[in-house]
Amino acid sequence: MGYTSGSMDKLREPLAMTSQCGLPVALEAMGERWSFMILRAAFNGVRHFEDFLEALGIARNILSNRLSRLVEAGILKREHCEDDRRRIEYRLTERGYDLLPAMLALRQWGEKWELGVPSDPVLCDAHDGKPIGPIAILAHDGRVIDCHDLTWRTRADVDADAARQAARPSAVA
Amino acid sequence: MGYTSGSMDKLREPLAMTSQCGLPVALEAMGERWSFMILRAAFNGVRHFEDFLEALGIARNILSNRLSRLVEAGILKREHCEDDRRRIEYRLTERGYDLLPAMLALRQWGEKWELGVPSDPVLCDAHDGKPIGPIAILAHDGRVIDCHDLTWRTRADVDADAARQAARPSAVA
DNA sequence: GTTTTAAGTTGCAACTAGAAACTTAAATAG
DNA sequence: CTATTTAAGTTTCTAGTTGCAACTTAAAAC
Repeated sequence: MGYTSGSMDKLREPLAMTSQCGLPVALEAMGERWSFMILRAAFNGVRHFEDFLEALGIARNILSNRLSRLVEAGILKREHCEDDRRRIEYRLTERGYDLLPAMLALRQWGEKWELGVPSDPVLCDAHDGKPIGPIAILAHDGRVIDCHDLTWRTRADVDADAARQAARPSAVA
Repeated sequence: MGYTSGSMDKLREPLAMTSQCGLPVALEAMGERWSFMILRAAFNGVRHFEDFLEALGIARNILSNRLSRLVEAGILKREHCEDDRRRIEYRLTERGYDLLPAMLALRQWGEKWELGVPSDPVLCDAHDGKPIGPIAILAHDGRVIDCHDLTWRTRADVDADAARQAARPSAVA
């Protein structure tokens, strides 16, 4: 059931405005100190408690707690091995797998601004074996958008536009 | 000089393998509890201490500490206003601006898996005013790659391939 | 020149992280 | 079939972190 010492599972203050933004809820699941490192190990094929322990150099109780939280959040699933009933496998769920862009974006930022060199191992396109390019922001039609060609709009405004366009379909396109 | 009560600025254990991966170094800068929320507020135009305070509902001392850390990390810059010498403006640097893909990827994950609805405000393409699409992983040639068509390779292998292709330029594509 | 505002600091109390030793249950060795 | 090892946790205890509330400092407004 996870780590219960001290009183770690207390209510925790929501990160404010949990209502209308996806960021606080994502951070609720992934915002803790080791969560992304555990995820990275999982993406690299690490599945067992002792292997995470060794790969990360994290304390046992913290790993236990983090794994439980990630399982609760539906990011990992916990399964007993059939061949060895002691062993438990932690595997990424679809939800967990879908965190890859976020993890890569962070990692690429770190490479670019802090390390100056590409990380090892390198994530590659399975088709041609070449390293992937940068994580990008795409427009609705698939164009890559530059970071500076962006603007915030309220949902109300966006929805109003969409309604206008539905009425006059040939307006922008 | 920031928050010093209790003894908060102690040495902190590096997140393991800081050497060859950009993720731990990115987390060193952005891995703390409020960092991404502060960044989000900054992207939304919040610039002053008291405004962050109100927007986030964070404690004053924690905000002070987080802002100092983000400034140290080069993600925000601290500037005195000219018209009112009391006021200090915290503004995103290029480095900070470049965290947008990571923040959006997290936010989109939260929207997709936890909220089920798009956040408000919505980030839009400045050219056509339409909401941006999902953050994507791109191949070296710009194709969007599906999460399952990826594979990890060592830098050594990738570099060896690159050398081979340099020798026989017409080999793959 | 007193009050207000902006941006912090300081002093606690409550919480969280981490190292190391302990537990439990399943596998393997003798 | 008992004794040992291995896998995955718990517990204990210390040290470090978070957060509230009250205090400080310096510049602006009244």
